[in-house]
Amino acid sequence: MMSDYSIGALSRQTGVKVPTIRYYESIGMLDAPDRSPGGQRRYDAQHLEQLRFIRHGRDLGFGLDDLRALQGLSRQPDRSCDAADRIARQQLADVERRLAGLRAVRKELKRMVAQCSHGVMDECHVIQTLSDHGLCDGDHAAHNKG
Amino acid sequence: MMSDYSIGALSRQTGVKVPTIRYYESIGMLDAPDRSPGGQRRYDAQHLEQLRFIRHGRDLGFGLDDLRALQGLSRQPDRSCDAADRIARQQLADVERRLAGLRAVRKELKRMVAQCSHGVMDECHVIQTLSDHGLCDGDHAAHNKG
DNA sequence: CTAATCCCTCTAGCGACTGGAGGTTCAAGG
DNA sequence: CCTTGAACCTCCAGTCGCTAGAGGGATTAG
Repeated sequence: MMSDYSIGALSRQTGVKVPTIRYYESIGMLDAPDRSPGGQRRYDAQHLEQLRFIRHGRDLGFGLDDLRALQGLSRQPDRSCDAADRIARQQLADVERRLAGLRAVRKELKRMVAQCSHGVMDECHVIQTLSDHGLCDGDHAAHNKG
Repeated sequence: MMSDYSIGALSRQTGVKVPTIRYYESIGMLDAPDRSPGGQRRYDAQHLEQLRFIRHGRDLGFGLDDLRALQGLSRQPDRSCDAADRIARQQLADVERRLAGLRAVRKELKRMVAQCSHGVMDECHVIQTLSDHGLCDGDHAAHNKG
């Protein structure tokens, strides 16, 4: 290979932090590279591509397990892409769910801060709303990860 | 006020799981209750209120540190509510940021799945998009958390 | 050859829980 | 009163995806 990156160079190329790269290798997400005579990692263009794939997938919110599956699928070019498509659709559904949750949360938070009369804690709407769920719409449940 | 809940009853009342209630106590989020002669936790109406406050705050995405701060503030009824207001506004800003990120992610995921021709992996748009960030808008960074 | 910067492994920690093992207590039915 | 079984107890480990630090070795520019 002509290209030959240190871990730091790979990090700069991809925006993935050095310890994170080592972490990916440790959990088998990123192929282990050759080492220099002194034991330092030497990456090539394929590693760069692989890491960009992971980075992009993470940015889109895919879990590492999903990305591992997608990596595996992409190495079987003749297979139907249904499995990959399913993973992507699931991810989209997940994102839609989180968006809905966050919108409900935003609505509630907006009400909380809009009602603030900048007085004392005793009549604080922030606290009052938190103390009494009945004061709010109540549509904002389970917005996290579920 | 003579109310007297077991941890399971408290869990049912609030929707917070039993181990989570114990966890909250262990990190000082929830006051330690009295114990039965046999050593089991016996909660009262104040604990119920306290846990509902935490639960509602968590649903709105506040971190436990923020909720601890808000709890502390609510016990000083004469203080200005500025600090509480600031925490809520910060949380709102955070939610807006996450919404923006998730919307960008959704847009990209939609494109990925819309372009799927249900063929083979070799021409899979899901994989192609992940492999080449240049194929997408690229506005979707740092969206994560909630 | 030296100094600066990089890199190595290993371990532990984050937030906010969640689950299991292995043992004890409680409340209701007989 | 006794038995049963659900609920409870503590402690420990694991989840996810990193992130940080300690204490050293390697590489590279001048």
